[in-house]
Amino acid sequence: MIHTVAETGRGRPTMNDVAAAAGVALKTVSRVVNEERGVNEATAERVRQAIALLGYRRNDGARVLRRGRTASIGLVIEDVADPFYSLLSRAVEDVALGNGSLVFTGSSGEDSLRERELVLAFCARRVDGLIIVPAGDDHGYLVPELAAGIRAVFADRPAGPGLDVDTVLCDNTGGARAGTAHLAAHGHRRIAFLGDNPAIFTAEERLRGYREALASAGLAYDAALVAMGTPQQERLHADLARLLALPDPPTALFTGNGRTTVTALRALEALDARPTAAGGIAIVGFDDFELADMLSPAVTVVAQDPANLGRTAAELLFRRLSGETGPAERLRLPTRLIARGSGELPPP
Amino acid sequence: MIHTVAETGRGRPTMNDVAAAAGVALKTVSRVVNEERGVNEATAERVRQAIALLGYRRNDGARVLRRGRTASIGLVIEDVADPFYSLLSRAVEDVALGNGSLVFTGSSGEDSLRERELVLAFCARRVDGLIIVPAGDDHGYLVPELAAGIRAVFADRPAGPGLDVDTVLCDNTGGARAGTAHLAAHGHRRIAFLGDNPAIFTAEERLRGYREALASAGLAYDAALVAMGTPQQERLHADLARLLALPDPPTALFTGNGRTTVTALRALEALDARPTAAGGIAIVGFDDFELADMLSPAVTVVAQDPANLGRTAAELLFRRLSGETGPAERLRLPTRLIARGSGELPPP
DNA sequence: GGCGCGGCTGACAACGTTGTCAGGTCTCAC
DNA sequence: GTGAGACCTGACAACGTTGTCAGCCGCGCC
Repeated sequence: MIHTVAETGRGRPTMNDVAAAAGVALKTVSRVVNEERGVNEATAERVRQAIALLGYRRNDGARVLRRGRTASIGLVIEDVADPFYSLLSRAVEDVALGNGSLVFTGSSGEDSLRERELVLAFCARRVDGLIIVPAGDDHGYLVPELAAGIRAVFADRPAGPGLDVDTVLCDNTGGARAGTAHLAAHGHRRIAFLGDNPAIFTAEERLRGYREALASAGLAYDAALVAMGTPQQERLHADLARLLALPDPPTALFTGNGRTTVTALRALEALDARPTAAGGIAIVGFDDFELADMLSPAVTVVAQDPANLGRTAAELLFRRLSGETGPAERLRLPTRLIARGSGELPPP
Repeated sequence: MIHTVAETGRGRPTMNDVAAAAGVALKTVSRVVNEERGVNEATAERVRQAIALLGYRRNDGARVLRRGRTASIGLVIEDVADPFYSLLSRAVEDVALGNGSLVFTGSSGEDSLRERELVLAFCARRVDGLIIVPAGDDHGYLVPELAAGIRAVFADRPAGPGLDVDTVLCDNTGGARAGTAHLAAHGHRRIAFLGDNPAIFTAEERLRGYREALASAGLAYDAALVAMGTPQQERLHADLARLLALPDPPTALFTGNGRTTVTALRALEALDARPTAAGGIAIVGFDDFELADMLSPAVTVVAQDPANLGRTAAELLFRRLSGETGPAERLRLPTRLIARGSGELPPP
C-alpha cells in the first residue's frame, strides 16, 4: 500500500522521499532503482509505484560522486558548424551512446585558450575521457588530468610535445601528394597551393605533400605559387588575383581544405576565372564536400572520412576506458582521390 | 611552507589533500578555490602552491550536489551532421558558454524513443535546462521534470499537446507560401511539392503554405503533384520520374527542406531533367544551403536562419534560468526569399 | 530443539564539496 | 583594562547516492 507523503514543496523527490512513500528503507529504493536482485517482488512493485507517483528520477550526480565513473565524455572540436566536424561529432556521439555515455561538446573556434578552458571544465565535471581536436600546441595543462586517470584521444591533429597520448590522424601528406601528382599527371607544370594557416598541423603536412609531389614530378617549388592563411573571402580573392596576374600564372590549383576550396571557387567566380566544362584553371581540393559533384565542372577532391575519424577515435577511447593498456597508439587514416572533372582539365 | 604529503596513490587529490599539504583546514581551501574574500594573502598563496603541486582540480559534481545548479544544459536535435542543426548547435553552444554553462549534445535521429532517452538522461544529470527539437509528439515524460524545475525550450517544432512551454518556431507556412507564390508569379500553373514525412510538424506546415499560395493564385490543388516522405535518393528519384511522366507534368518544383532540395537536384540530374541556364523545370527550395549560389542555375531558396533559431532559443532559456517568469512564449522567426535563378525560370 | 542457510531488509559510513556558525586574534577607542 | 568590531580560520552538517555489514525470518536437517 502506498502511504501518501507530505510534499515538501520545492525541489525534486529523493530516494528518501520515495522510501517514506513506499514505507521501506532508503537502501531498498536504491536496490529497486538499480534493478539489483534480492528484493521481494511485492516490495519492489510498491517502490515502483511510489517512484511513478512522485515523479522520482535518480540524481546521477550523487551517484557519480559515490561510484567514480561519470559515463560521460568531452568532445572539443574547432567548430560544430563546419561539416567536417559535425560529421565527426555525430560519429563520436553514436559510439558514446552505444557505450552508455553522454557527450559534452564544445567548439574552440581555433582558439587555444578556449580549448584549454573547455577541456578543463570538462575535467572538472570528471568526464571519463576526452576527444580533442587541438587548437593550440601546448597541452601541458593536461598532464595532471591524465595522471589522475582521465583518458584522452587526439583527433585530426596531434598533441603538443611531451604528451604521449593516443592519436588518430589523417594521411595529410599522402593525400596532398596524390592530389598534386594527379594534376601533374594531367600535364600541369605551374600548380598553385592555397592552404590554411601554416601554424595548423594539417595545413603544414599538406604543404609538405604538395612539395614532395612537385619534387617527384621534377617540378621546381615556387614560393610565389603558395598562399596560406585563414580561408576568408577577401584574402583568398586577393591571393588568387595576384596568382592570376603573374607573368607565368598557374594552370592548376591545389586547395588545402574544404573551406578553402569552396571559398576559392567563389573567388574565382568573382574574378571571372572559374573553370567551366570548356576549360580553365584545374582544381583539386583536399576534403570532399556536399555538392562537389553537382558543380560544373564537378570538383575533384582528396576525400577524408570525418565520420571514420570520429568513430575510430571514440572506439579507441572506449577501449582504453574499458581497461585496454599498451603504448599510445598513433593511427593514420587513408584518403581517397575522387576524380570528378575539375582536376582532369588539361593546361591550356 | 609546504608540507609534503603521502600520495595516496590512485585517484585525484581532494580539497582534504590540499588542506593537509598546505597545513590549513578544508574550508580554507574551499575559500581559496572559490576566490572568496577574507583569506589572508599568505595563506591563500600557500594553498595555491599546494594546489599546483598536487594538480588539484575541483570536483564540480560534488559542488553541484551541494549547490543545486549544474551550470549545464542539454541540447537534443535530430542530427548534428545536418548543416541546419550544426549551425543551430553552434549558436546554442556560444550562448551557453557566454552564460558559463556547458552543453550536452545528443542526436535523436528522428526517433522519438531516443529523444526521450536522451532527455531523461540529461535530466538525471540534472541539467539546468533543455533545448529540444522534438522527434515525437508526446512529451508527457517531461511533466515531472518541468514540475521539478528543469526549464525547457522547444525549437523548430512545438511540444506535444498538453505541454505549455516556451517555443521558438520558424514561419514555415509563410515561407512556403512565399516560395510557391514566387513560382506562380513567374507564370507557373503546375507546381509540384516535394516534402518531408508529413508527420513532421514543419513538413505539414509547409504543405499548408503551399496550398494557401495555390489558392491565392487561383490554382487548383492536385494531389498527384504532391509527394512526401523521408528524402532518400531512391524515393525522390521514383517520385520525380512519376511526376515528369504525367500527361500534364509540373513546370515548377517547390521542395520542403534543404535535404530534399539537394536530393531532388541529384535525382533530376540522373533523370536528365536538371534545369540549366537555358531552361527546364523551375525550383524553389525551403532552406538555404551551402553552394546553392554556385550551381547553375543558382538555386532560389526560402532561407531560414538556423543560427538565429538556436541563439533565440538559448537566450530565452537563460532568461528563464535567471528567473524571468511569465507565460510560455511562442516565437515565430521570419524567412527570407533569396532569388538566384532557378526559381525565376519561365514555364516552357 | 538447535543450527545453518538463503532470502530479504535496513542502519550507517562514505563520496567531495559548500553553507552556517562559532571562535580566535588583533586593533582601536573609550 | 575592556568592549566593539574587523579579520581570519575551522568544525560540522548537509547534498543524494551506493557499498558494507549486520540482522531478521522461515525453512530444512541433524
